Amino acid sequence: MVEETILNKEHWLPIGEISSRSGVAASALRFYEDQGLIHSRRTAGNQRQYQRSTLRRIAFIQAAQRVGLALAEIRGALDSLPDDRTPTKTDWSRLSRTWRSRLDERIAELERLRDDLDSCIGCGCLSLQRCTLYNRQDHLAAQGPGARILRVGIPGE
Amino acid sequence: MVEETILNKEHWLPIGEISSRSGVAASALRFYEDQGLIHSRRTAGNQRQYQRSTLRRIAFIQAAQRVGLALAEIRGALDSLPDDRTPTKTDWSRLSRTWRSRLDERIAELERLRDDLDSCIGCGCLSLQRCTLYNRQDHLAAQGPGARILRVGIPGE
DNA sequence: GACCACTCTCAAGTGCAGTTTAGGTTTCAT
DNA sequence: ATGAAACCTAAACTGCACTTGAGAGTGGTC
Repeated sequence: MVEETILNKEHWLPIGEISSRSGVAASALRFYEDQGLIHSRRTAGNQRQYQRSTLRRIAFIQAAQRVGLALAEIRGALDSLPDDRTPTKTDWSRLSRTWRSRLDERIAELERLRDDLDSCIGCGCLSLQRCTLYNRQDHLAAQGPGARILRVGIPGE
Repeated sequence: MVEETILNKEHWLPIGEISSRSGVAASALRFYEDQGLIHSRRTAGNQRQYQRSTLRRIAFIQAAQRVGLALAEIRGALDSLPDDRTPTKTDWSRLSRTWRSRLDERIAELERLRDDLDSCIGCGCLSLQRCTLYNRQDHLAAQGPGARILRVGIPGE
Protein backbone atom coordinates (compact mmCIF):
# COMPACT_ATOMS: atom_id res chain seq x y z
CA MET A 1 0.00 0.00 0.00
CA VAL A 2 2.69 2.37 1.04
CA GLU A 3 4.69 1.38 -1.99
CA GLU A 4 1.82 1.92 -4.36
CA THR A 5 1.07 5.31 -2.95
CA ILE A 6 4.61 6.38 -3.49
CA LEU A 7 4.86 5.00 -6.99
CA ASN A 8 1.57 6.41 -8.07
CA LYS A 9 3.24 9.78 -8.19
CA GLU A 10 5.01 8.85 -11.41
CA HIS A 11 2.07 7.63 -13.35
CA TRP A 12 3.93 7.11 -16.60
CA LEU A 13 6.78 4.69 -17.02
CA PRO A 14 9.49 4.58 -19.71
CA ILE A 15 9.98 1.48 -21.80
CA GLY A 16 13.02 0.27 -19.90
CA GLU A 17 11.06 0.28 -16.70
CA ILE A 18 8.22 -1.64 -18.24
CA SER A 19 10.68 -4.03 -19.77
CA SER A 20 12.50 -4.84 -16.56
CA ARG A 21 9.32 -5.04 -14.55
CA SER A 22 7.59 -7.33 -16.98
CA GLY A 23 10.60 -9.29 -18.15
CA VAL A 24 9.62 -8.54 -21.74
CA ALA A 25 12.32 -7.11 -23.99
CA ALA A 26 11.91 -3.51 -25.08
CA SER A 27 11.97 -4.66 -28.68
CA ALA A 28 9.04 -6.93 -27.97
CA LEU A 29 7.17 -4.09 -26.31
CA ARG A 30 7.63 -1.92 -29.37
CA PHE A 31 6.48 -4.83 -31.45
CA TYR A 32 3.39 -5.26 -29.31
CA GLU A 33 2.68 -1.61 -29.72
CA ASP A 34 3.00 -1.89 -33.49
CA GLN A 35 0.51 -4.72 -33.31
CA GLY A 36 -1.86 -2.65 -31.25
CA LEU A 37 -1.64 -4.80 -28.14
CA ILE A 38 -0.42 -2.02 -25.91
CA HIS A 39 -0.37 1.73 -26.20
CA SER A 40 1.81 4.60 -25.09
CA ARG A 41 1.99 8.32 -25.13
CA ARG A 42 5.16 10.15 -26.04
CA THR A 43 7.29 12.69 -24.26
CA ALA A 44 8.31 15.95 -25.91
CA GLY A 45 11.44 14.09 -27.04
CA ASN A 46 9.39 11.28 -28.63
CA GLN A 47 10.09 8.68 -26.00
CA ARG A 48 7.39 6.22 -25.05
CA GLN A 49 5.61 6.45 -21.76
CA TYR A 50 3.37 3.72 -20.55
CA GLN A 51 0.65 3.71 -18.01
CA ARG A 52 1.07 1.50 -15.02
CA SER A 53 -1.89 -0.55 -16.18
CA THR A 54 0.13 -1.59 -19.20
CA LEU A 55 1.94 -4.00 -16.94
CA ARG A 56 -1.33 -5.76 -16.41
CA ARG A 57 -1.98 -5.84 -20.12
CA ILE A 58 1.40 -7.42 -20.64
CA ALA A 59 0.79 -9.97 -17.91
CA PHE A 60 -2.40 -10.85 -19.69
CA ILE A 61 -0.65 -11.17 -23.03
CA GLN A 62 1.92 -13.49 -21.55
CA ALA A 63 -0.63 -15.63 -19.83
CA ALA A 64 -2.72 -15.83 -22.98
CA GLN A 65 0.31 -16.88 -24.98
CA ARG A 66 0.90 -19.70 -22.56
CA VAL A 67 -2.53 -20.94 -23.34
CA GLY A 68 -1.64 -20.95 -26.99
CA LEU A 69 -3.49 -17.93 -28.27
CA ALA A 70 -2.04 -16.00 -31.18
CA LEU A 71 -1.27 -12.33 -30.72
CA ALA A 72 -4.05 -11.40 -33.11
CA GLU A 73 -6.54 -13.16 -30.91
CA ILE A 74 -5.15 -11.65 -27.78
CA ARG A 75 -5.40 -8.30 -29.43
CA GLY A 76 -9.04 -8.97 -30.04
CA ALA A 77 -9.57 -9.71 -26.40
CA LEU A 78 -7.67 -6.68 -25.27
CA ASP A 79 -9.58 -4.45 -27.63
CA SER A 80 -12.53 -4.83 -25.33
CA LEU A 81 -10.59 -2.96 -22.70
CA PRO A 82 -10.90 0.79 -22.55
CA ASP A 83 -7.92 2.58 -23.92
CA ASP A 84 -8.62 5.93 -22.42
CA ARG A 85 -9.18 5.05 -18.81
CA THR A 86 -7.47 2.55 -16.57
CA PRO A 87 -9.45 -0.67 -16.77
CA THR A 88 -11.71 -1.34 -13.85
CA LYS A 89 -12.03 -4.61 -12.03
CA THR A 90 -15.16 -5.18 -14.01
CA ASP A 91 -13.33 -4.75 -17.28
CA TRP A 92 -10.71 -7.32 -16.31
CA SER A 93 -13.24 -9.60 -14.82
CA ARG A 94 -15.30 -9.71 -18.00
CA LEU A 95 -12.20 -10.32 -20.05
CA SER A 96 -10.87 -13.02 -17.78
CA ARG A 97 -14.17 -14.77 -17.75
CA THR A 98 -14.46 -15.17 -21.50
CA TRP A 99 -10.82 -16.05 -21.68
CA ARG A 100 -11.24 -18.68 -19.06
CA SER A 101 -13.54 -20.66 -21.27
CA ARG A 102 -10.78 -20.81 -23.84
CA LEU A 103 -8.55 -22.20 -21.19
CA ASP A 104 -11.13 -24.76 -20.25
CA GLU A 105 -11.43 -25.85 -23.86
CA ARG A 106 -7.70 -26.19 -24.16
CA ILE A 107 -7.48 -28.23 -21.01
CA ALA A 108 -10.34 -30.41 -22.08
CA GLU A 109 -8.63 -31.01 -25.38
CA LEU A 110 -5.41 -32.08 -23.78
CA GLU A 111 -7.24 -34.27 -21.33
CA ARG A 112 -9.10 -35.95 -24.11
CA LEU A 113 -5.79 -36.51 -25.80
CA ARG A 114 -4.33 -37.94 -22.64
CA ASP A 115 -7.22 -40.31 -22.19
CA ASP A 116 -6.87 -41.42 -25.76
CA LEU A 117 -3.23 -41.97 -25.18
CA ASP A 118 -4.00 -43.98 -22.09
CA SER A 119 -6.27 -46.27 -23.99
CA CYS A 120 -3.59 -46.53 -26.64
CA ILE A 121 -1.03 -47.53 -24.10
CA GLY A 122 -3.52 -50.05 -22.85
CA CYS A 123 -4.13 -51.54 -26.25
CA GLY A 124 -0.66 -50.84 -27.54
CA CYS A 125 -2.23 -49.59 -30.68
CA LEU A 126 -2.46 -46.24 -32.34
CA SER A 127 -4.04 -48.69 -34.64
CA LEU A 128 -5.58 -48.01 -37.95
CA GLN A 129 -9.32 -48.27 -37.69
CA ARG A 130 -10.13 -48.22 -34.03
CA CYS A 131 -7.84 -45.87 -32.21
CA THR A 132 -9.43 -42.56 -31.32
CA LEU A 133 -6.08 -40.85 -31.28
CA TYR A 134 -5.39 -41.97 -34.75
CA ASN A 135 -8.79 -41.14 -36.09
CA ARG A 136 -8.79 -37.65 -34.72
CA GLN A 137 -6.51 -36.67 -37.57
CA ASP A 138 -9.31 -35.39 -39.79
CA HIS A 139 -9.51 -32.33 -37.60
CA LEU A 140 -6.06 -31.30 -38.52
CA ALA A 141 -6.29 -31.32 -42.24
CA ALA A 142 -6.94 -28.15 -44.18
CA GLN A 143 -5.41 -25.56 -41.96
CA GLY A 144 -3.25 -22.74 -43.16
CA PRO A 145 0.54 -22.66 -43.15
CA GLY A 146 2.77 -21.58 -40.31
CA ALA A 147 3.27 -22.64 -36.76
CA ARG A 148 -0.12 -23.76 -35.63
CA ILE A 149 0.57 -25.33 -32.28
CA LEU A 150 -2.61 -25.89 -30.35
CA ARG A 151 -4.27 -23.45 -32.67
CA VAL A 152 -7.14 -25.84 -33.11
CA GLY A 153 -10.81 -25.26 -33.48
CA ILE A 154 -10.59 -21.52 -33.50
CA PRO A 155 -13.30 -20.29 -35.80
CA GLY A 156 -12.43 -17.65 -38.31
CA GLU A 157 -8.86 -18.62 -38.73
CA MET B 1 -9.22 -58.15 -39.49
CA VAL B 2 -10.65 -59.05 -42.85
CA GLU B 3 -9.97 -55.55 -44.07
CA GLU B 4 -6.40 -55.57 -42.87
CA THR B 5 -5.71 -58.86 -44.49
CA ILE B 6 -6.90 -57.53 -47.79
CA LEU B 7 -4.97 -54.29 -47.57
CA ASN B 8 -1.81 -55.94 -46.42
CA LYS B 9 -1.34 -57.13 -49.96
CA GLU B 10 -0.19 -53.67 -51.01
CA HIS B 11 2.31 -53.08 -48.32
CA TRP B 12 3.76 -49.91 -49.76
CA LEU B 13 1.75 -46.78 -50.35
CA PRO B 14 2.52 -43.77 -52.56
CA ILE B 15 2.64 -40.30 -51.12
CA GLY B 16 -0.78 -39.30 -52.38
CA GLU B 17 -2.34 -42.21 -50.60
CA ILE B 18 -0.58 -41.37 -47.36
CA SER B 19 -1.56 -37.76 -47.81
CA SER B 20 -5.25 -38.39 -48.29
CA ARG B 21 -5.38 -41.01 -45.57
CA SER B 22 -3.60 -38.87 -43.03
CA GLY B 23 -4.94 -35.50 -44.08
CA VAL B 24 -1.40 -34.18 -44.26
CA ALA B 25 -0.36 -32.44 -47.47
CA ALA B 26 2.17 -34.24 -49.64
CA SER B 27 4.46 -31.24 -49.31
CA ALA B 28 4.37 -31.61 -45.56
CA LEU B 29 5.15 -35.29 -45.83
CA ARG B 30 8.19 -34.54 -47.95
CA PHE B 31 9.15 -31.95 -45.40
CA TYR B 32 8.79 -34.45 -42.57
CA GLU B 33 10.98 -36.82 -44.48
CA ASP B 34 13.62 -34.13 -44.94
CA GLN B 35 13.48 -33.60 -41.22
CA GLY B 36 13.88 -37.28 -40.57
CA LEU B 37 10.48 -37.76 -39.00
CA ILE B 38 9.32 -40.36 -41.49
CA HIS B 39 11.08 -42.53 -44.04
CA SER B 40 10.35 -44.03 -47.41
CA ARG B 41 11.85 -46.28 -50.01
CA ARG B 42 11.80 -45.38 -53.67
CA THR B 43 10.46 -47.09 -56.75
CA ALA B 44 12.59 -47.66 -59.82
CA GLY B 45 11.24 -44.33 -61.04
CA ASN B 46 12.27 -42.53 -57.83
CA GLN B 47 8.80 -42.18 -56.38
CA ARG B 48 8.34 -42.47 -52.65
CA GLN B 49 6.71 -45.48 -51.12
CA TYR B 50 5.70 -45.58 -47.53
CA GLN B 51 5.04 -48.41 -45.21
CA ARG B 52 1.61 -48.65 -43.74
CA SER B 53 3.07 -48.03 -40.30
CA THR B 54 4.04 -44.55 -41.46
CA LEU B 55 0.42 -43.60 -40.98
CA ARG B 56 0.85 -44.35 -37.32
CA ARG B 57 3.99 -42.29 -37.17
CA ILE B 58 2.12 -39.40 -38.72
CA ALA B 59 -0.73 -39.77 -36.30
CA PHE B 60 1.79 -39.59 -33.53
CA ILE B 61 3.40 -36.49 -34.98
CA GLN B 62 0.06 -34.77 -35.20
CA ALA B 63 -0.91 -35.67 -31.69
CA ALA B 64 2.43 -34.56 -30.36
CA GLN B 65 2.06 -31.25 -32.12
CA ARG B 66 -1.24 -30.74 -30.42
CA VAL B 67 0.52 -31.09 -27.13
CA GLY B 68 2.89 -28.37 -28.20
CA LEU B 69 6.03 -30.29 -29.00
CA ALA B 70 8.34 -29.00 -31.68
CA LEU B 71 9.16 -31.22 -34.62
CA ALA B 72 12.74 -31.58 -33.44
CA GLU B 73 11.52 -33.00 -30.18
CA ILE B 74 9.05 -35.27 -31.86
CA ARG B 75 11.82 -36.47 -34.06
CA GLY B 76 13.79 -37.36 -30.97
CA ALA B 77 10.90 -39.38 -29.66
CA LEU B 78 10.36 -41.15 -32.97
CA ASP B 79 14.03 -41.96 -33.26
CA SER B 80 13.52 -44.46 -30.51
CA LEU B 81 11.29 -46.43 -32.84
CA PRO B 82 12.83 -49.07 -35.06
CA ASP B 83 13.15 -47.99 -38.62
CA ASP B 84 13.58 -51.41 -40.10
CA ARG B 85 10.69 -53.31 -38.63
CA THR B 86 7.11 -52.27 -37.97
CA PRO B 87 7.00 -50.97 -34.41
CA THR B 88 5.63 -53.40 -31.89
CA LYS B 89 3.10 -52.61 -29.23
CA THR B 90 5.96 -52.37 -26.81
CA ASP B 91 7.73 -49.79 -28.93
CA TRP B 92 4.69 -47.60 -29.09
CA SER B 93 3.88 -48.15 -25.50
CA ARG B 94 7.31 -47.03 -24.31
CA LEU B 95 7.07 -43.98 -26.51
CA SER B 96 3.58 -43.08 -25.43
CA ARG B 97 4.46 -43.42 -21.81
CA THR B 98 7.28 -40.88 -21.82
CA TRP B 99 5.21 -38.62 -23.95
CA ARG B 100 2.33 -38.84 -21.57
CA SER B 101 4.29 -37.24 -18.78
CA ARG B 102 4.79 -34.23 -21.02
CA LEU B 103 1.09 -34.08 -21.52
CA ASP B 104 0.52 -34.24 -17.79
CA GLU B 105 2.92 -31.39 -17.24
CA ARG B 106 1.22 -29.32 -19.88
CA ILE B 107 -2.18 -29.96 -18.41
CA ALA B 108 -0.97 -29.19 -14.92
CA GLU B 109 0.44 -25.92 -16.16
CA LEU B 110 -2.79 -24.88 -17.77
CA GLU B 111 -4.75 -25.87 -14.70
CA ARG B 112 -2.50 -23.85 -12.50
CA LEU B 113 -3.03 -20.98 -14.87
CA ARG B 114 -6.77 -21.45 -14.73
CA ASP B 115 -6.81 -21.50 -10.97
CA ASP B 116 -4.74 -18.36 -10.89
CA LEU B 117 -7.15 -16.79 -13.27
CA ASP B 118 -10.03 -17.83 -11.07
CA SER B 119 -8.53 -16.09 -8.12
CA CYS B 120 -7.99 -13.09 -10.33
CA ILE B 121 -11.60 -13.06 -11.36
CA GLY B 122 -12.40 -13.29 -7.70
CA CYS B 123 -10.26 -10.38 -6.73
CA GLY B 124 -10.71 -8.54 -10.01
CA CYS B 125 -7.07 -7.91 -9.97
CA LEU B 126 -4.20 -9.13 -12.06
CA SER B 127 -2.81 -6.69 -9.62
CA LEU B 128 0.70 -5.60 -9.24
CA GLN B 129 2.21 -7.15 -6.18
CA ARG B 130 -0.09 -9.93 -5.19
CA CYS B 131 -1.49 -11.67 -8.20
CA THR B 132 0.06 -15.03 -8.92
CA LEU B 133 -0.78 -14.77 -12.56
CA TYR B 134 0.98 -11.52 -12.83
CA ASN B 135 3.99 -12.60 -10.86
CA ARG B 136 4.50 -15.74 -12.85
CA GLN B 137 5.93 -13.55 -15.55
CA ASP B 138 9.54 -14.01 -14.42
CA HIS B 139 9.42 -17.48 -15.88
CA LEU B 140 8.89 -16.11 -19.29
CA ALA B 141 11.82 -13.78 -19.52
CA ALA B 142 15.01 -14.86 -21.19
CA GLN B 143 13.70 -17.28 -23.75
CA GLY B 144 14.79 -17.35 -27.35
CA PRO B 145 12.98 -15.77 -30.26
CA GLY B 146 10.33 -17.32 -32.43
CA ALA B 147 6.95 -18.82 -31.84
CA ARG B 148 7.24 -20.32 -28.41
CA ILE B 149 3.69 -21.27 -27.64
CA LEU B 150 3.45 -23.54 -24.66
CA ARG B 151 7.08 -24.36 -25.17
CA VAL B 152 7.69 -23.93 -21.47
CA GLY B 153 9.94 -25.77 -19.13
CA ILE B 154 11.50 -27.94 -21.77
CA PRO B 155 15.05 -28.57 -20.70
CA GLY B 156 17.75 -28.24 -23.30
CA GLU B 157 16.06 -25.57 -25.29
C1' DG C 1 1.41 -44.69 -77.93
C1' DA C 2 -0.64 -40.88 -76.22
C1' DC C 3 -2.87 -38.85 -72.42
C1' DC C 4 -3.27 -37.24 -67.89
C1' DA C 5 -2.95 -37.53 -63.13
C1' DC C 6 0.61 -38.20 -60.07
C1' DT C 7 5.17 -37.55 -58.55
C1' DC C 8 9.94 -35.64 -58.45
C1' DT C 9 13.55 -31.78 -57.02
C1' DC C 10 15.00 -27.35 -55.86
C1' DA C 11 14.35 -22.73 -54.76
C1' DA C 12 11.76 -19.25 -53.08
C1' DG C 13 7.90 -17.52 -50.40
C1' DT C 14 4.60 -17.19 -46.14
C1' DG C 15 3.05 -16.12 -41.38
C1' DC C 16 4.15 -15.73 -36.75
C1' DA C 17 6.72 -13.68 -33.06
C1' DG C 18 9.86 -11.53 -32.29
C1' DT C 19 15.51 -9.96 -32.35
C1' DT C 20 19.39 -7.57 -34.27
C1' DT C 21 21.74 -3.91 -36.40
C1' DA C 22 22.79 0.70 -37.69
C1' DG C 23 22.67 5.27 -37.12
C1' DG C 24 20.79 8.92 -34.71
C1' DT C 25 18.38 11.54 -30.52
C1' DT C 26 17.09 12.33 -25.59
C1' DT C 27 17.74 12.35 -20.71
C1' DC C 28 20.01 12.63 -16.59
C1' DA C 29 23.64 12.80 -13.27
C1' DT C 30 27.78 15.06 -12.38
C1' DA D 1 28.13 21.45 -20.16
C1' DT D 2 29.22 16.96 -21.08
C1' DG D 3 29.26 12.08 -21.31
C1' DA D 4 27.06 7.73 -20.43
C1' DA D 5 22.85 5.38 -20.49
C1' DA D 6 18.57 5.04 -22.34
C1' DC D 7 15.75 5.72 -26.13
C1' DC D 8 14.22 6.41 -31.17
C1' DT D 9 13.18 4.45 -36.24
C1' DA D 10 13.61 1.53 -40.12
C1' DA D 11 15.06 -2.34 -42.19
C1' DA D 12 16.90 -6.72 -42.15
C1' DC D 13 17.33 -11.10 -40.02
C1' DT D 14 15.91 -15.56 -37.26
C1' DG D 15 13.52 -20.05 -36.49
C1' DC D 16 9.69 -22.80 -37.14
C1' DA D 17 6.56 -25.26 -40.04
C1' DC D 18 5.26 -25.43 -43.91
C1' DT D 19 3.41 -23.99 -49.02
C1' DT D 20 4.00 -22.55 -53.73
C1' DG D 21 6.00 -22.55 -58.18
C1' DA D 22 8.66 -24.13 -62.07
C1' DG D 23 10.11 -27.48 -64.91
C1' DA D 24 10.74 -32.33 -65.58
C1' DG D 25 9.86 -37.32 -65.06
C1' DT D 26 6.54 -41.56 -64.09
C1' DG D 27 2.93 -44.84 -64.69
C1' DG D 28 -1.69 -46.63 -65.28
C1' DT D 29 -5.48 -46.45 -68.88
C1' DC D 30 -7.95 -46.12 -73.31
